[in-house]
Amino acid sequence: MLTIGQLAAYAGVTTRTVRHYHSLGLLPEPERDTSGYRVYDAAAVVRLIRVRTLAEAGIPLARVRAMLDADPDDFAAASKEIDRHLRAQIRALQEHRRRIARLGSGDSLALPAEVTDYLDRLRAIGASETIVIAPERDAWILMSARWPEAIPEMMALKVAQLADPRIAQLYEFSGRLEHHWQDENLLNDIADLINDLLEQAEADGTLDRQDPPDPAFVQLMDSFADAAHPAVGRLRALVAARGWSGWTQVEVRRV
Amino acid sequence: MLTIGQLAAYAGVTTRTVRHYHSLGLLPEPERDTSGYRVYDAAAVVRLIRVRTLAEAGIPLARVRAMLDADPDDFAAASKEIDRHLRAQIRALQEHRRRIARLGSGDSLALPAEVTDYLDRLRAIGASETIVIAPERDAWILMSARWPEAIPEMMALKVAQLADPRIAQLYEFSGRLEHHWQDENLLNDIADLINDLLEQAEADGTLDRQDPPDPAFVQLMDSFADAAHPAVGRLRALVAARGWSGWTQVEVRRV
DNA sequence: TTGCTCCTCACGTCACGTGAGGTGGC
DNA sequence: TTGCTCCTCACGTCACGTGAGGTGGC
Repeated sequence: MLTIGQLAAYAGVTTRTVRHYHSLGLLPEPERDTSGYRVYDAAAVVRLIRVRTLAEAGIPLARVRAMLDADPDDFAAASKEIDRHLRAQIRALQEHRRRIARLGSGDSLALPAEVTDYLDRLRAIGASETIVIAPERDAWILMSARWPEAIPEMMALKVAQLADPRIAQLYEFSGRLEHHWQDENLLNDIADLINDLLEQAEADGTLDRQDPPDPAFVQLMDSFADAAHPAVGRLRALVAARGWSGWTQVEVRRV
Repeated sequence: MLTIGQLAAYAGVTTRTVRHYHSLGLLPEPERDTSGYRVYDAAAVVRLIRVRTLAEAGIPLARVRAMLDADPDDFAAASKEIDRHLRAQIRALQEHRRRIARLGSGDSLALPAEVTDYLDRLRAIGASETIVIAPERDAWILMSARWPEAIPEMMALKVAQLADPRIAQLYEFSGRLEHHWQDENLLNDIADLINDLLEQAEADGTLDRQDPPDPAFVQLMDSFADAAHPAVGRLRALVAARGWSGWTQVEVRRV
């Protein structure tokens, strides 16, 4: 015959846990000795170990209760589901190991020098702070956090693109747009320019060979763009009228 | 710029979780728009993902906070420890898969027929209900729960042992002992008999080739025996005086 | 107008932890 | 007598969940 402390120690739990299980009805209250101490037998040990095995597998105690009272068929079905759950948990933990490994220090919240250089170049060309710089900045913060090793190459590409006079023109337009976004002529000029650039990209085949499109990420970028300035909404509509869908991730024109 | 709902959705959490992290200071409170809505930028997304990555790895939020403010060296040290923790968790879950798989139905709380038969034989010989039957029963309940497949063979062995007249004698003594446990002559006769049996077992070499001794299990069995009847304590002392240590698991005599 | 998201309390939940104050055997 | 385990409340904790009652843009 065992005391609550011996029982708990053998099962690797605290006495509080045992009493908690009594109060939930997971473990029957045993007899008491003359001092009012609970006195346990081997059946209590077995029962407690069964409860613990299920509870440590992450099963809520309310379900543990139901499982212990279940017939063998129901128990087997529940076991299978729990095993699936355990496997999923193991996979999740393995994924967390990878993610934590590449979490690095707190520095990834700061932008790499390549990006701040690029943003400064945009400013120099006359790009709009609200329409272009702010959303670009947000995009590169996320990029740098996830794919830091890809940043130098991507930035080199972006800087090279600025040599194209039409790209430079586009960014310069954005600066004017910031304060004259009701100007229909300006909006249409910009939409036409974007249309030209997209057509060329389509002809070059550079439109499809883009990075793997993570839909959640693309949606996030679109949100940043839309919220930046009301002009963005107008431009998106005009570009869409020219047959293109999407924004951050423009899709091949429907014919 | 994002609302709290968009931020939460991208990170795979609820809005309540984001507000909770604000209240704990894990995530800085962002600006508000004219309606009082929180407005987030990409840095908030990155920060939230970092918090979640650590929290989902099982790190208490108080430690997450400390880690995010830590310098790279401290962060790296903490990461290592967390990785150890994650590996341990994964191993534990794999162990739980095995344990749940062999948990079977609720039947393992019932004793196999072989055991109840054996206990009935002990009763027929005149074994004491309190000194022998009760602790034996407890022992076999635990055995059956853990190694059910080994029970038939073990029981066959036990039943065969009863054919030995000195074993039968021992159990019969236990019946008399229950009510005459102050009888020093009886106690000494029983201790002598146990001594003889142990000596023979030692000579046969059957004393060492016992089951793998799980110390916690042995301790548990000793507890059951001690609590069964005050005579057990007396007997243990007399057997110890004859040079043997242990009870459930008797150790080879010290010379 | 209706539906949806947002806001701030504030109590609820889950699985125990942690004293608070007291009793009983060595 | 001291130390240890046991007893029963009962409040605390951790990480949110869940209404309660109200506001704001399409």
